[in-house]
Amino acid sequence: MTTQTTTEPADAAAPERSDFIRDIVAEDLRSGKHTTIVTRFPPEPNGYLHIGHVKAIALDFGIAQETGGRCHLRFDDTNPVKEEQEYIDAIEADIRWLGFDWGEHLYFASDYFEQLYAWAVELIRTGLAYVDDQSAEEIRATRGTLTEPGVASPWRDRSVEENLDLFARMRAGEFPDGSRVLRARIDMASPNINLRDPVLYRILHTTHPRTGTDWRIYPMYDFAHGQSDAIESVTHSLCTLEYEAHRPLYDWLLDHLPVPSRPRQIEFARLNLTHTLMSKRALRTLVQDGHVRGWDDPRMPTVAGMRRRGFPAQGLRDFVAMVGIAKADNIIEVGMLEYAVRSVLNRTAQRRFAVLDPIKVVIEDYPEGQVELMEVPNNPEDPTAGTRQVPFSRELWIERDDFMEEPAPKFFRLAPGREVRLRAAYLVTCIGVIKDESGRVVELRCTYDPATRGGDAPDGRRPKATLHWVSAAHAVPAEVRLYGHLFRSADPGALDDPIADIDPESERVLTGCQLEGSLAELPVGETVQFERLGYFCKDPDSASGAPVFDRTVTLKDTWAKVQARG
RNA sequence: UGGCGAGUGGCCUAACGGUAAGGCACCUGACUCUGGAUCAGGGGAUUGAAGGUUCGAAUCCUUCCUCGCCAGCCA
Repeated sequence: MTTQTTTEPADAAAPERSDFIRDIVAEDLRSGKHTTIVTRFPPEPNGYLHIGHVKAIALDFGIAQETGGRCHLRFDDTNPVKEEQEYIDAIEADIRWLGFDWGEHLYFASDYFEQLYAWAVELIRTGLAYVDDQSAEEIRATRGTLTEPGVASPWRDRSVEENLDLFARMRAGEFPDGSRVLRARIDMASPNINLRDPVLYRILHTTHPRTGTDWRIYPMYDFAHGQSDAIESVTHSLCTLEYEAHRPLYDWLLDHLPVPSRPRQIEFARLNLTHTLMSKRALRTLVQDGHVRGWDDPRMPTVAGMRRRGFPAQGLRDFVAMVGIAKADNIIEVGMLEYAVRSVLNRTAQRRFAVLDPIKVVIEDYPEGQVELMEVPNNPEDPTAGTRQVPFSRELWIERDDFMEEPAPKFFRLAPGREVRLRAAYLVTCIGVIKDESGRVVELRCTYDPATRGGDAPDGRRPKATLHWVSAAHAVPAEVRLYGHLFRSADPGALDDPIADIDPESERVLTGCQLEGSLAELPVGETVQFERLGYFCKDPDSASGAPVFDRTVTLKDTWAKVQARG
């Protein structure tokens, strides 16, 4: 996994655009319904966080921050067969990296198992829950359909005593998995299927990451979530749309249990991105079947993947803020994410020279063995970033793309007889082209104008193009991985076989790239701009002397657009 | 089909009965030692449809259409 660091805290006083949830919260504060707002982010530790979670995290923690309230991190660990400590650790690290802090408020639904059990007993006592001996198949078969009511279980009217006894024995581990469940006694004919005597507890003889073998029965999500919220005095329990149909059950349980507070569940639309799959199940498939390098593959929409790719936390936060919160299903163009990332990187990333597809240039009239140090700004957008010295010599690498033997109409770069500027160095003119037997250009011969040192011509000559370059003798060779969208289709989720839609070109590995020497010591995880090419982040696969860079995102490329238009 | 929810330019989102706003994308131009950045400007919406209420409707009412979610002992 990528190395983890903590970023600067999320902007406490960023001007927030409002949304329907913040409106509700503001009204609850205004009316005096609440004086302190408490939210919670409730991940299940069964996978890695993705950009969709970032939206929820920014909402939950953001509202707490804006209102001077608090946001709890609560792991929804009610299903030990799927959950692991590894995920708990990764999730905490991801949230910290994103710049959010839960302070002392780290909780686990499993912390409440004893209380939850007591409440289940309470429900049995009041005749609102019963132990059902039916099998899972029988329960499914008698639940009814969307249009037909369900059929009551033959065990629905057991005595309170018998229910109490059976439930205690379920807890004691007397019965095998699947042999019995505790069900709420609500309404088998409810038009809302979630209210047709939902299962509250199931028997699971599994070791839980936190409670070990203390429990043989585990509460279902529905029986844990609302009560956990109530225990923690959560005021606004924000979740995604698919829980809308569960809200009546959420409320029913709170109505029938002596809970200490009354939280309110509000649902919003989850985030979807074009050219991306977002479900944990889908992401797990990509990882397990080896379609990507892992959960932190730079093409993954996971926080870990985006971090490895070089997306700054600020960019992720900006992006979700830009997208907003609403109830309409949506699928956001990835371009918006890229815009947000590019926008912060433009302000913060240092510039460097790197030649990805090198072609040799020999400055014929430049003294052999001479080396000059050219002063280059580290970030034109930020003068405080200073400058660095870049060695210039007789033999250089430039980008193969930056030369055309027969220049196309709007091509401004190097061509035979044409003069261009080498960034922060000299104006050079191409006077010769050397080809191999196959006719491929292997070297360019140029002359330079000594009067233009630094890049300015005393006579005011202004070449139409400025090229980046790397001194051949000082270059460090590297591998560079170019990333694009994992899926060709804008909406791969709608496809029968999304895997077949994976773009084999979504990762292109370039070797033999030539980097400016200063890049050799760049720490892993750092993102810089390769001038004129894009932003690149040093990948953890780097070895000493053998750096690997991942392309975070390209620069806006109008020339590419012109070319594409023909 | 039962219940619930949602439909506003290509994509997001706002407008909370007062005459459709903003971002992304797109197109022009200016500027530029990154064909980057920046700046200026532009095109593009009869607000899913049809009725109705109102001086006035994206907002209220009716009907219809489309899409999403729900029939795990997952969350």
